[in-house]
Amino acid sequence: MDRVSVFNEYVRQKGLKNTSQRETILTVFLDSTSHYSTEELYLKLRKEHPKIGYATVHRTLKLFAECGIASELNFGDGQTRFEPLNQDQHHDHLVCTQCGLIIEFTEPRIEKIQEQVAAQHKFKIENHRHELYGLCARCSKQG
Amino acid sequence: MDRVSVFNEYVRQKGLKNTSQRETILTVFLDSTSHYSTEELYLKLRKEHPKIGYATVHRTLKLFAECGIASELNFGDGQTRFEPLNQDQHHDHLVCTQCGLIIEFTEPRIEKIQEQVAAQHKFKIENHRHELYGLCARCSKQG
DNA sequence: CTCAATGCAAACTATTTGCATTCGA
DNA sequence: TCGAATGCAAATAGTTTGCATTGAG
Repeated sequence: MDRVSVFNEYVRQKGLKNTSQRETILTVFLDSTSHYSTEELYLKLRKEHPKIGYATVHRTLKLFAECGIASELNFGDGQTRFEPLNQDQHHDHLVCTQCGLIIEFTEPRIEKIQEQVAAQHKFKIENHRHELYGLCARCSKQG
Repeated sequence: MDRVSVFNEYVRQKGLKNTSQRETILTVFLDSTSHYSTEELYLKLRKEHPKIGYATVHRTLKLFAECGIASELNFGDGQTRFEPLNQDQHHDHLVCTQCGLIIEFTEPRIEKIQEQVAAQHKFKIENHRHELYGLCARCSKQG
């Protein structure tokens, strides 16, 4: 089931409503590889859809996270970011501390070891966050 | 070189000053296994040392992070936390999303794989963050 | 003495909320 | 029609800063 369907299903089950704003936000949000903060997405949306307010964008992103099609990220720059989430495939991040470049990676080996660690502590993992901070190729050349 | 020395050395080299407040904060901060937010540490300090202000605690924690004896954490509860840092030994966290329990773990195997991932992307890692969120033993029993 | 540090209060930033109005089902 | 959603503005929460005063070197 794709993310649009997951969202629609969630809305239906909870008795919520599917407004044009939500549709617009969902489309733009999913159709990007960015890691938007509320503000960034709001500014981007505003160009084409001046009627969408900041609070709506914010509440909608929260809703996406709630229904599982987005995850909240915090890279330490003081802004919460959101990214579209695939149920089946988790990824983590390399973050360039100089230019802000974000590279995604997946590492099944790490995921597996994580499970072992959790098991040792009788911990039941719901989700995780794994970020490597440093200099990207370009920045470390210039540095 | 222990963390107190690292701090003193940093202060000396930068021409800063070693005040009694900083000494107090450093002592209490290092002598704990907690992951303090500015507010928590401030409240704790205030009991014994009513003269220390919030801003001083905050600036001092930032200073600790700056000189490398503390690291900033963000577990998504909206508060920045600080923990004493050992140069030689890095650890990561299991965070219980229900009761807030924090367990530390180290996994050399993961560290090694991380290095490989970074190398693949010509990334130079400065530091990283790795957190597993879920239910601790106690909470998953009750849940 | 000099300049960094402190403590207070005020400013800022990101996020969240109250409420009158709009709009989907 | 009814209640959820919106948009605005105002409130919150956490963090940071300006400034007069204090105090370390």
